[in-house]
Amino acid sequence: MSQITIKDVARQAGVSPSTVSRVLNQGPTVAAELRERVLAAVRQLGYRPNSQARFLRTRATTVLGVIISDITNPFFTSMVRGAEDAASKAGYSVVLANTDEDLEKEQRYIEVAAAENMAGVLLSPASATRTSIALLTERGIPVVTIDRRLQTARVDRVGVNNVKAAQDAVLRLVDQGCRRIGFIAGPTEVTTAVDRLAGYRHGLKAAGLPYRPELVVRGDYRIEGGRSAAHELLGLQPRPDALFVSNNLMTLGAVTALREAGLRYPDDIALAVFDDMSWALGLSEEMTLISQPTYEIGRQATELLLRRVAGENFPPRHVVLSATLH
Amino acid sequence: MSQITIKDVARQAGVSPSTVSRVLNQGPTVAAELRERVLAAVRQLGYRPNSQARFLRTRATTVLGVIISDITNPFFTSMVRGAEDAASKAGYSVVLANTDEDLEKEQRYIEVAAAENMAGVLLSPASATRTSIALLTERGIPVVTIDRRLQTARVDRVGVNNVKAAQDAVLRLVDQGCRRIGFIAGPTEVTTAVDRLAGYRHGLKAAGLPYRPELVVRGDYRIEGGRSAAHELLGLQPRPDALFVSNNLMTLGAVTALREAGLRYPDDIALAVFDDMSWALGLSEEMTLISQPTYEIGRQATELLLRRVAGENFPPRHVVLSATLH
DNA sequence: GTGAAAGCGCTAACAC
DNA sequence: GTGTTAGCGCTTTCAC
Repeated sequence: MSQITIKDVARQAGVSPSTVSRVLNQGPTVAAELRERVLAAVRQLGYRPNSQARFLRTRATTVLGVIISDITNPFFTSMVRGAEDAASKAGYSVVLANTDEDLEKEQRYIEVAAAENMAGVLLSPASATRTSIALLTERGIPVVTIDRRLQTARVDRVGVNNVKAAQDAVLRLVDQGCRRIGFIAGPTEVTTAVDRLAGYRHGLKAAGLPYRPELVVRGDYRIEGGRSAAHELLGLQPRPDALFVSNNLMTLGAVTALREAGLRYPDDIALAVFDDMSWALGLSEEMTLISQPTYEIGRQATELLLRRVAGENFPPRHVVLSATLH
Repeated sequence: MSQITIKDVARQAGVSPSTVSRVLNQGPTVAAELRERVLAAVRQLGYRPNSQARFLRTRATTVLGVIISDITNPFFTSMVRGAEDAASKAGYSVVLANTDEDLEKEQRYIEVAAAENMAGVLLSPASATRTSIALLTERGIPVVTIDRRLQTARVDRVGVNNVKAAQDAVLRLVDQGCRRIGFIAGPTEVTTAVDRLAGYRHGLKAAGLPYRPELVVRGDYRIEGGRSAAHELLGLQPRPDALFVSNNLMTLGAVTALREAGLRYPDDIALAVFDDMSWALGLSEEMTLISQPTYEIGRQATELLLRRVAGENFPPRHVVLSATLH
């Protein structure tokens, strides 16, 4: 209950607290013998430095925050793995927070990260224009956005080229003979959604197809949104000959809608989707799949973040990895 | 970059730091006028108390740790929502850590929770016998296990009666005419896996059916494990007439295996599974489903934890919620 | 009711 | 190389 302090260790080892500190923080060399005594005392007493007290002096923590919009989404999960691996290699740990695409929750967790003086934050902003990271930047806490961009601050970002990926998928569908491609878009405030919609339009243009607003329905990046958007598109006359769904969870909903409408893919209608979903019933073979290097996004974002944490200074960098079409 | 301290606020408001502290922590009454001046200064400077420095004095943090074994699993995700809601209602925040069922990672995050002096920890232990929470209990940090039990320490736990739920599911399958029920079990070290296997055996016994070891295959609570276990069971002669899968991710794998084997459920083989999976393609109607009140588990576990955090002292409590059979 | 002073556990200057 | 001292930002006695 009562904590073992550096003083206790010092007393036990017969040295001063500073010597203990030096041993534990590879400071100036300490005589081998004292060193041994200190380490023995540490082991014996089960001493663990109080990280708060340490921070008060050093202003350095070794915890990174990862604030993501939907912890349920495997897309983010795999990214978190990449982040964890990169972080732990550098001696940092990672804590997660889930915002549910909710700006208020997001702000709360940004506050937590600031209050806890986390070393740095990885963020997938719920909104490009309304998410504010001022609380972090004011305190000099670096932020790297993952997947999505942020317009309220100039920060590093690691993600993929969503415009091109979406465009390629459309062209692939056209190659397969599709002419009326329904698009299930994501939330207006999220840059990936904006980019993917732009890519869809570019794709149509490149294929010489007209853009028809009624073929675009807005979803929310969640299962239910995908389902109802798909129903809306399937009710059109004539029916679309393809559905392009702009994220994985909405795909689950769209597939459910197809089943409910008694339609099968790829026979009755073609499907193109963003993000890998092999975890869900291995549907991938029968659809055009844009998969993102999620683990790699997490890893590279963390490495970038750690460079900022280390104090490196360079203009905001946008790392664009490539998505692949299957 | 440089932090605004309580001193700055005090200077700005023309009072002493202690007065600022009193205003901010509803201490002894402060004259209304000073109070106003302080609050104005706080707002004006954008002052945020340094939680580390505060902790050093008060030994009180307002962050709860949630250490779970698989962040990918919606089962846990929904629990986290329950925890977040209960926590934020009490002014606490929640940070998550993902252990991947890996004892080493788990220990690392237990260390983080201890080092950060989190107020309390919700844990779904990767192993009942090898997970150690000593680092936390030594420091007086309360722990409540969620879903799973822990044998290395006597702590509160909130979960469901897995034995009974599994038994009921078996009886339901028997009612439907099944006689050779294959069971895909979970990892030996996890209590829910042990309990569910016990329930399976009880169910067989209650139905007057023999227990056949070859009908039980061990999985790992993940998709791939479910898939290979299912393949193993489907290769038996004669083939089982039902598959009972002991968690949701393995169900995804098992369903994939069925498809690969060209089998359909419920026509060719019956299916009973633990945990809700409506998020994955709405399969639920065609199988026996044991669903757990995950949100409620998270909520109640957190409320229990917060009582411990508040210093309440009572014998370790096991809250057993009921799982329902659909 | 308010301010001055001490101290939480740690590390970084500074002496020796 | 090692110990002593001061101080990080905060809260909490203790005087007034």
